[in-house]
Amino acid sequence: MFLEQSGNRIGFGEGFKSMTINLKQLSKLLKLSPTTVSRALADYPDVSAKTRARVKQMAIQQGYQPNPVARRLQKGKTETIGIVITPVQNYFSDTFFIDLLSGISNQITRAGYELILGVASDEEHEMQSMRRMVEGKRVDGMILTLIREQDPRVGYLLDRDFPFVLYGRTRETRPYAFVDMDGKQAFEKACTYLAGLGHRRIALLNGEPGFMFPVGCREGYESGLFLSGLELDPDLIREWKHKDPSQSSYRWTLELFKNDNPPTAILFQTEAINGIFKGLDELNLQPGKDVALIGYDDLEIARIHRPSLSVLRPQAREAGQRVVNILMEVIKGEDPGKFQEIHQVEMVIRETSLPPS
Amino acid sequence: MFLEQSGNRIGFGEGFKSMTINLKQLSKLLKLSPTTVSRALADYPDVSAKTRARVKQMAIQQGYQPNPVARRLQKGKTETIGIVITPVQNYFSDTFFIDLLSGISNQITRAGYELILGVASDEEHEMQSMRRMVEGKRVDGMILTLIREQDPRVGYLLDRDFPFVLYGRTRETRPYAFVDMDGKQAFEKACTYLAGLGHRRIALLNGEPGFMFPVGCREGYESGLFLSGLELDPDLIREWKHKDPSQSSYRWTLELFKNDNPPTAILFQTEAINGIFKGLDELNLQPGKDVALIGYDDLEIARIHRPSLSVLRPQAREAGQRVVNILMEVIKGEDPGKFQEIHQVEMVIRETSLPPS
DNA sequence: CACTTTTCCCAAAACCTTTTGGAAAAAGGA
DNA sequence: TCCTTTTTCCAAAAGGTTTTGGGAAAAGTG
Repeated sequence: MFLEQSGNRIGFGEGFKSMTINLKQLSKLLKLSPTTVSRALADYPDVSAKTRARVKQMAIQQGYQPNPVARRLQKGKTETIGIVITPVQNYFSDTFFIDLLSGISNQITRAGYELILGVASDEEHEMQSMRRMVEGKRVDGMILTLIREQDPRVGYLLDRDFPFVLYGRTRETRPYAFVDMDGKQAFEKACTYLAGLGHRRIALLNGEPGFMFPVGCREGYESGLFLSGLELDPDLIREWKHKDPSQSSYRWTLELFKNDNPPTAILFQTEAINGIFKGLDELNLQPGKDVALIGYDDLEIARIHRPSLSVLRPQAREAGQRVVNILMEVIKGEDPGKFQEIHQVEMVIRETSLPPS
Repeated sequence: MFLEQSGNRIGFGEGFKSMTINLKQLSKLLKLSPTTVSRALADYPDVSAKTRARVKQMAIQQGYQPNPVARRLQKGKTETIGIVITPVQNYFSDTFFIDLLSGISNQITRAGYELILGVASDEEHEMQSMRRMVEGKRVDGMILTLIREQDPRVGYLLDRDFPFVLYGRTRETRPYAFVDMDGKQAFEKACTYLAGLGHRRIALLNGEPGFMFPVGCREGYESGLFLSGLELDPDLIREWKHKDPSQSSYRWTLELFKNDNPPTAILFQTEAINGIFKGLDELNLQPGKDVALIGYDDLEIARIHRPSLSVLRPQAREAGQRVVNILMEVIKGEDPGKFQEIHQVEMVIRETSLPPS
């Protein structure tokens, strides 16, 4: 082994396709062993302050960055976390989901990790994509969103003791880590607020109860009615049923007001706003004036519409950051059961939450 | 070296946290060398059909999957491609972008690659996120979207000869690979169609010309007018100006009809639909009847609205798949200049494109 | 049978890092 | 001065795969 195996060209750098330097080359420039260089860069105490400084300076000057693949192999970690998204009805609308993703992505980058993304068209591909990541040893942890009441993904991951964090909750007795928005508290708050204004007939347009979130919304709604001494009228509730294309917030709105005793206020997810406005318009009802409205999610349209929409505003970006921080702890071996966070949702009063006329 | 270094437990599998087997363990089970097992699985011709079959069967039975990290290190490839998304105004609305991403993701998975995602809040972080991927040797190629007329990312990647494909186009003389929608042809087609119906005053509500796409839209619009023998009236054109929050499709719509000679038709990007409908409503103009409308992008709202909106429909998913296939070729070393695709956009006539009344 | 091909398999190297387990040199203590 | 401790560095191993460059056995050829 008398020959240089690679990289004995010192004056490289111009004209090369890849102007990256590796550890061996860097150590040669410094006339040190790769060991020492590696340890200097990692701030080990067994390398003198002088050489550490010298190494670091040269590393910066040469633009050295450790090859992440080699590093991962040695460390036995992928330094990658996975997420699978599913283009469910309006889930991606406007800023909500992208805010969540943004919080996740930034925090992951800060930790020096990568985020790998799978896009699945349905529940089956969702599972398949996740299995590929987990069983293919492609990620150290998973983030799950759009959680269902019975969610097979959670059982799967718990069974093999694989680190994960939910954005949301599910029905599962074993302990697991999650960050969830307090939809119950939010809808309860909105409901009691409206009742406090004098509304007695408050309707709820809700998402599909197969998902966990709408379940909380309904609980909050019912609890809000109860706390305000109002009775629950099933005629005032609409919940999305699995894949029934005839449903729409527009149609629901028209239906609600065929009622002998129509609502004076409506709670809903902001994504339904267009249909509701259209329905009210057709009925010659003025949003805000004739019917109070509060939506969940502070989408752009809520702010720019006239009248502007009062909303419940979840802090998606912050939640995304928490999800990542928690996942890092779980990967380190912390007990997932310790990390169960329910974030409060603030209410933003705008123009559509007036007392009944 | 007489001691087994690892994995000499044959009957493992129950109760282990990680029930994954590696190449050495698998080869031991088969009483073959790791070399032969690896080559058998990769269908090299220098392993007999019989042992190949035996190896493959055992691999499946044991659920063996090569460790992707080790494989990447040896192959000198990351088998990963990167994309950085920026939550620009409504870019993520509804299905368009998610369709593109879905096409990209599926095709990447099919190739056995990963998609790593960065979310950047602005142009600067966009560049920063990309540099991390490229200079950190984290990806083999990049996909770029939301292309600007002058786009520093393209120059950066070309300078270091790094594989990439644009979804869109930019002003750049050096050859590069792209897949773009023919916005020009689309708007020209829509414009001549409306003119053919008898419309003489056709307005254009356009995006920010700093991005490349709206430039093509305007070209198509002007060309369509010209082909139809109509004159261009600057009063009928509105283009988004960088970060002016007072602009909105709603306001633009009201403005257009203050004109002495108002339009009888409007071309726009479908995301602007709400503002336009609201504006028309306020002016007591019926969409479709009093003003013809054609939007770009077949968002859900276009289909479900009454009257339903005629649209130009780009095939985002197919485009995403093409982008990936092309990128794979470029990574293999093919000349990027060979891959410049402009996809036609179909027009879907619904209820808002009637002749002028 | 002797020789050449073909078939089938494998040991060792390589990919690039980090960690382990010293070892040499310097400093401190008597 | 001699011994112990501390400081500073490094060779080698390990991580799991694929590729290189044979080599031995079997088959084919004359």
